[in-house]
Amino acid sequence: MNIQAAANSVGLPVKTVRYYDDISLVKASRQENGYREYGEREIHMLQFLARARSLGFSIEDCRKLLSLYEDQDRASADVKILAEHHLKEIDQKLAELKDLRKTLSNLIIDCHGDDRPDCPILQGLAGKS
Amino acid sequence: MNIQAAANSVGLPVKTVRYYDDISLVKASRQENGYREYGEREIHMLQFLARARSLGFSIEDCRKLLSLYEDQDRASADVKILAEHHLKEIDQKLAELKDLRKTLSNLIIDCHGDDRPDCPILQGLAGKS
DNA sequence: CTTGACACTCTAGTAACTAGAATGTTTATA
DNA sequence: TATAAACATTCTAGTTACTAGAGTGTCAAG
Repeated sequence: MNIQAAANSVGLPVKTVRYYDDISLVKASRQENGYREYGEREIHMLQFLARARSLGFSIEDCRKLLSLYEDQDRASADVKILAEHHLKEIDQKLAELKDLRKTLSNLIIDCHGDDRPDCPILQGLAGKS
Repeated sequence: MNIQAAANSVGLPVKTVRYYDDISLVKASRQENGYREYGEREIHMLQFLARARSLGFSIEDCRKLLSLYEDQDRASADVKILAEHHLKEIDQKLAELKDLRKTLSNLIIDCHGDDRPDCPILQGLAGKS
């Protein structure tokens, strides 16, 4: 299977698939003409990757997950640890975002939003609040 | 005021302040020895920047905000529009993160996390769910 | 007079692609 | 058969917002 067919079948851009080959995340073998060849195994790996990436796992996390995925003897605990660590990061990011949202929306509420020059948003940004 | 004093007084790394000079976000004048000179105005701008950045505004947003900040004739509506747009982005990011969190935590809950090789997290990542 | 703290510039690295140029191959049509 | 479209390749460089480090210059204190 050529790269475009592979990319389409997993919903990734061709450039991304090529990039994954470059960084040895999903290596493709080569056909006689030099084109990359994607088989079942590679498609599965790409699919796995697409999903893990969409869940926000970093490339390096994905590399670990992929090797666990391919390792028939892995312990599920190994995977769980990785996933739990990632969940913690998500929770932290969520908390930050919520806090930030609150601050910003307060500033916005205070702003009358007309053509007068005084603006509580700018004042808020300038001050400590 | 030299760069380090300026950086300390607003809580930014020196390198960052130098970077803001490079990209003409907050330009410093130069002393006779070539050192950057930061006055009241620049300190205020840096403070403003630090705060806006911590609220997640992009550098280019900050550039606009700064010029509004410096413009005594701006309309508060201009600022409000920018801030509201940013708030929308935050809300979208929040929704995505929450969704992602849910999916991931479901996967984690299903995983027994012991030394057996079968792992619902990996299965979930491989499948469509 | 030298040591240390500070300043400068410049290059390159980070994450994860993405865009584009220059070129080669395959396939479909005129 | 000629040729054009659609695909493939590699390579370089751009994106965001810094950050690290090398090599060098300046200044104040002991």
